[in-house]
Amino acid sequence: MDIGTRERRAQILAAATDLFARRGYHGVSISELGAAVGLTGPALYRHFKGKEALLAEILLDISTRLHRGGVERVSASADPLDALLDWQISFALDHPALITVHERELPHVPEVPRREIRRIQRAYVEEWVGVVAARMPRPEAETRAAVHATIGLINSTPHSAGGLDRAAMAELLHTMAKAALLAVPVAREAAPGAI
Amino acid sequence: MDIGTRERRAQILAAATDLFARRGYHGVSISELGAAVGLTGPALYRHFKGKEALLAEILLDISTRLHRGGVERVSASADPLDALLDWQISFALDHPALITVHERELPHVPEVPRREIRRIQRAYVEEWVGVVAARMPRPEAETRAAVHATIGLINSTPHSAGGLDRAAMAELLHTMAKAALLAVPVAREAAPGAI
DNA sequence: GAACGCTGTTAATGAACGCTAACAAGCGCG
DNA sequence: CGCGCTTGTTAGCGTTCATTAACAGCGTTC
Repeated sequence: MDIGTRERRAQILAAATDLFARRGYHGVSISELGAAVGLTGPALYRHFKGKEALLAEILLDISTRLHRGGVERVSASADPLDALLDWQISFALDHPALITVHERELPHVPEVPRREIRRIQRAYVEEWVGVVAARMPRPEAETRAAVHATIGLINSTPHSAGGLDRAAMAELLHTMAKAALLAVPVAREAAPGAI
Repeated sequence: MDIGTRERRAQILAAATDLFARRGYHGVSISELGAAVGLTGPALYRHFKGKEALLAEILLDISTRLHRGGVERVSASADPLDALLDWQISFALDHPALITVHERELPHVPEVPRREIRRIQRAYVEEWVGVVAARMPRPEAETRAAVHATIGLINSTPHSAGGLDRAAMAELLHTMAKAALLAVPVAREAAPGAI
């Protein structure tokens, strides 16, 4: 039942991601993180510098995987927009905890690694912006806002109940996200009291 | 310079909402919550039973406002779908901190008030489901998933950068959300733009 | 086979936290 | 005036937390 140090690290990171997703960074103690992999709290300090470093590594890993996967899918596909949509959708459906942590816990990362994580997140969004802009030209700020909203749509799955099976959910999200992204704004009369 | 007790409560709730949105429930101490309204920490116990009760009241208030506003808009409007879209969009744009707290902090609410909050959240979603189903019939689970995704799209604004002014953002979100909600699923093998 | 490095343990430390106790100032009201 | 309620304060309580110290088993290497 022995475990290599690389696998131990990965095991800790996976368990920590799951706990952080469920209860938030400050809602989980070092001791609980250790217990989740059958260790005591202080044992984690053999593998990570501290709790913040653990979170930083988790977020850096998630943003890197998202970005790298996106770039790979785009360059390998004939339809880069569908490729990005499918990538984000499958990531969100397969790893809801990663999406949750990635969205919520960035403020708790120390400033130095946080800058790097933000940089990668921005690069991922820019990958989207490039693909979407090529398909549908409009002001860049608008494209970027549309991309953020679309990713928000896809990332909402971890929080929704899930009465649909995976395939149906993937199909629905793809259809909705694509329609949202490529929708052409139409002028409409203002609703009473709104906007 | 005196303040009524009702205003004091509201002031504390507002400041707490802002801090919780920025740093998370466990990331803010009672003392900081007090300091945000010019008081010491223990003074808050004159107005709330404890930190958890404070959070519970915040979430109960948000979910109630969202639900009540949605019902009102629907019953007062000729186009209930546009009314709901405008309501959620204006709420998200006007109160990003409320959206953030509402999305993130429910797990930290004690179980009893949490049940009530969930009930109201569900009722709000059901309001959407009814309106959307009337406009576009399909299996209920699919409608509900589409509604969740649409609300996720709109609620993503608090997290996105905001290079657009409010009116443009509202317009964009309305267009995208409506397109996503009413998009008809198409088989994926079809040639792009075939229809 | 002894020294060493790696990975784990328990014990301890100092700080922060939520919350309560004890006390004080202001104010309406008999 | 004096009583009591409300809304503050500061001090203190017990707990929990992240982190470090001290120590132990164990496989590898010279």
